Amino acid sequence: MEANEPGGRSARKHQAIIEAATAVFMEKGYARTSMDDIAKLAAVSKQTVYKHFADKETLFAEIVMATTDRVDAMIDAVSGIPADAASLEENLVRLAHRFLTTLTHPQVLQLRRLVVANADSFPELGAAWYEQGFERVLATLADTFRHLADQGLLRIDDATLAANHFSGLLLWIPVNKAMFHGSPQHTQPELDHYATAGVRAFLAAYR
Amino acid sequence: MEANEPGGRSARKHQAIIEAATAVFMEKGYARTSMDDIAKLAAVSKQTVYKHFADKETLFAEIVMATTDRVDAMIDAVSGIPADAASLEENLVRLAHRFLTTLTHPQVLQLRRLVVANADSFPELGAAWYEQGFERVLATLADTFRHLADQGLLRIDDATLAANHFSGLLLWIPVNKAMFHGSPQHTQPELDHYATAGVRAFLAAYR
DNA sequence: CCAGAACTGGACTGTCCAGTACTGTTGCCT
DNA sequence: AGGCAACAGTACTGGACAGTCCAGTTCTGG
Repeated sequence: MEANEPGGRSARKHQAIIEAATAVFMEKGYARTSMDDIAKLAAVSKQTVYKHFADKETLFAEIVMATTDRVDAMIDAVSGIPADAASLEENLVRLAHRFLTTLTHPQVLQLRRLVVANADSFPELGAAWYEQGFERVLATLADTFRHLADQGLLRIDDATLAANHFSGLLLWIPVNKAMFHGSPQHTQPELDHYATAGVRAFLAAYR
Repeated sequence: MEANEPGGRSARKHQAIIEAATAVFMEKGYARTSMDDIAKLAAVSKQTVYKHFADKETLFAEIVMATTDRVDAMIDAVSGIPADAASLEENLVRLAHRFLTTLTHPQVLQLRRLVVANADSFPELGAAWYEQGFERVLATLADTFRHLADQGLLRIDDATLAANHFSGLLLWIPVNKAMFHGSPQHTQPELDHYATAGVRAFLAAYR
């Protein structure tokens, strides 16, 4: 038998269930996903699913919270910008570009939809995702801006507010479009436009 | 028999069903709402519900689209601003305040959640709501800004983009919070802060 | 190599719910 | 008044699905 994945059989099944559940939940939402769907996609018996996760709610909560790990990748995308006065705008546009590209990935948007859609039924989940995902990225962005302000490149008194304004200028349009339409697929030129226009407004306000 | 409501019995029942359905859908979401719930709240037999609306999906679509009527009230809230150079900031803050207050009403936010949550299953509904609700308000806002630009009070080349930036600066924070948390209830001082800070940034970018 | 734990597969229970059927009642229109 | 269409109430059908049970199989660790 080839095992490939590390760990014992149980650990492999566990992982397979998580991956399958993530895929199905993200595609069909919570209510329209059945435990049989998940078991089938994971190539696992339903009993095994229930051996690993108490019930559907627990499984859902677990797979959603597991995705907050990926936040680290986003954080990398918005931290560390060269403090060079001459090419500040250029650097900020590059930052904005990374920011936009990362946060408008279909998977990220779909996950956002999933959490928002079920924030009624899982209030603690929505709150946790907001804090551990959203606000962590925002805090990193605020740090970056604070650093730039220390170098005299930006004029900022409330760095968190500035980070929110930056996000709002960049993301308001594409995120809204994505939330209301099934699958977004923003073209690269569109993102370019949002990035440059947003950065221009931001710099006008905060330089 | 007192009738009170205008129209015949049938029209009254129709209205009662719509109102009940709107209330229940907004409180519990689409999947968790049963037709019996709606019939009960409307004080109507289930058969009558099906006399007026073919099925659950049709009913849902109808009550959501019916809410786009209320957009007119929002449009009034963002149109018509005095073109007075001296008190431009003050007037814009007032506009921002109306804008924020209207769009962060719990009902508006809840409806937004409802549409976003079901945009998978009802794609045309999400798109229609976005266009007939969201974009109409945005277009009005853009008109207002274009008018101010004609008066020389703002420096704008793309009025729609400016309207989006204005919205993003003001709404990004409170709307996100509301989307991820069950019921938001923003305090008035918070809204004040968002309004003044957002307008300050906007004016820095577009004056 | 050999227990025991984990897994499979499928049947099964209980519940919820959309939508229908049916019988009788109430309101509306002429 | 009278006739019809809409209504109430309730029972029913059919399907979906969460969660359980069990009998037999496979893996794994000592």
